[in-house]
Amino acid sequence: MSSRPLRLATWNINSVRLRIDLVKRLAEEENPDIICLQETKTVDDTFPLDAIRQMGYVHTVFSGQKGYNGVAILSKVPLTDVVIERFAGSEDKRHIAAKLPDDTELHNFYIPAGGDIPDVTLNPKFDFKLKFVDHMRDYFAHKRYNGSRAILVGDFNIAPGEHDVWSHKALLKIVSHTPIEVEKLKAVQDSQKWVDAARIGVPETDKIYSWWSYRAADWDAADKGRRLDHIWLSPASAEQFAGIRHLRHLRGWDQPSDHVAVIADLKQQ
DNA sequence: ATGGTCGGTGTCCGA
Repeated sequence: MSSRPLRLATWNINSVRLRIDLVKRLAEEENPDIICLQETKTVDDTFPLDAIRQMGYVHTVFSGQKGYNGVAILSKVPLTDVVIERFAGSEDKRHIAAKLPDDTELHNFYIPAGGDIPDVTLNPKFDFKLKFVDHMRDYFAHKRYNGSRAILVGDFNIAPGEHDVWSHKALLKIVSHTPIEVEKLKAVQDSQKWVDAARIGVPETDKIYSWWSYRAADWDAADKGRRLDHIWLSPASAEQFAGIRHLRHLRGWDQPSDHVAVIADLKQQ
């Protein structure tokens, strides 16, 4: 008995109200079973739930705040055991988790961007980012997934690999690619032996991006991208892996997000 | 080459 794979998307939408039609377009073109959004930028009272339900995502959960941050899980399959955790002593809405029908634990994160200066003494936002990632490490270190299924997705605001950025050398002192951030994200990954789905069967030397700045005159020609958006799988979930795509063409849509969606397919028994 | 452009809200802040 086989069924079609579960299709999971993650996308920093940069205002779900402004770009609800882009969410609809992604739903129509790719038909993900689950869409994890970050930077929804709205309080829960004005979350566009009706429009999302009309797309078929009737099991949607969300956690937002006014103007900043905000995360949501749009799902066509039932969600249970919803958890909204605070990290690094902040009230920011940057995390939401739920269980899928096969007991997979799905976590959706929006890690702080961290400001411009990579120095914790000069830049409180960078300090907060590092503390947030440390807290994630501790949070997952206490869990005992062992052989069970779990997925960790979101906008991590960190491009860990040398070829997750357009120039490793040029970005070493740019927040999102500094060694301290990469080291701390690696500690999160090691906490549960998370598998980076984007690199399954893909050489580390292949360039992969999910974000291009709004500030480039021609983002496509300059192609100065970074891989900030990630899908990580517990070893048991990694056994289900059936493919991943970074939807570069979404960056060329009208009024785009600066991030594109990342989509993974997972085999279901 | 140290700017540039977005979104939400506001007369700037965060990305």
